[in-house]
Amino acid sequence: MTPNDQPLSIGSPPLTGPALAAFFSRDAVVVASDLIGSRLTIAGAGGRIVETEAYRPDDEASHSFRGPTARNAAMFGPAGRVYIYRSYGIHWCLNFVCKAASAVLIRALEPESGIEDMIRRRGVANFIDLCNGPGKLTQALGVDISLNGLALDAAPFEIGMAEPVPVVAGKRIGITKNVEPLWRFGAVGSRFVSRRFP
DNA sequence: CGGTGGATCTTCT
DNA sequence: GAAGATCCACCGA
Repeated sequence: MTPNDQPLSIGSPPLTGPALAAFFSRDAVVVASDLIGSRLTIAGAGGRIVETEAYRPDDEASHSFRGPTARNAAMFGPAGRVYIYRSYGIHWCLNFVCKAASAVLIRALEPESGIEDMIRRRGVANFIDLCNGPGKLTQALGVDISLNGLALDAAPFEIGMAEPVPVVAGKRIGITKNVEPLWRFGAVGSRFVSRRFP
């Protein structure tokens, strides 16, 4: 296990209530960028968000593009809740719902707390591989469909806003439609992203 | 290190 | 019936 040589951003206030609603009731592209550097924990396990992607209703790659279904119902609900879905029959993916059937996919975290829980759930000892991908991240944090639709300002979630950090944008990963928009965002220079940015 | 193929199953056509 | 917002093992360089 490699040591974490990044300073912890302790002391960022939890984002709750009207402030949380205001933050997420915006375009997913803006929210996805603003989330970089913030802190997410679920039942005490989590860290700094270093990679996100935005998905919008006018976006052919988005689950909400063809309207509401049983699966994507949470995307059409209030902003500031989570949308969770099964990916490739195997993994869970975690999204934060934003304005008007848009959402932000949480793709990578820099682990900070609950490291032992993450290692146990992931079954790997390599620190860098704990949360550097959307499926790995949900496995490390114990996320499954039972959390779908829950609000982000109540247990087991905690969101903390951090000081702004430099952000880089790139093309989204793993999609085949609407591939051109630069709606993937990452913390500049982070070693904890799922893939390097060009 | 980069590319490739299999796993696995829900969702929508 | 096919595709999919992924991960991992394995191959070759």
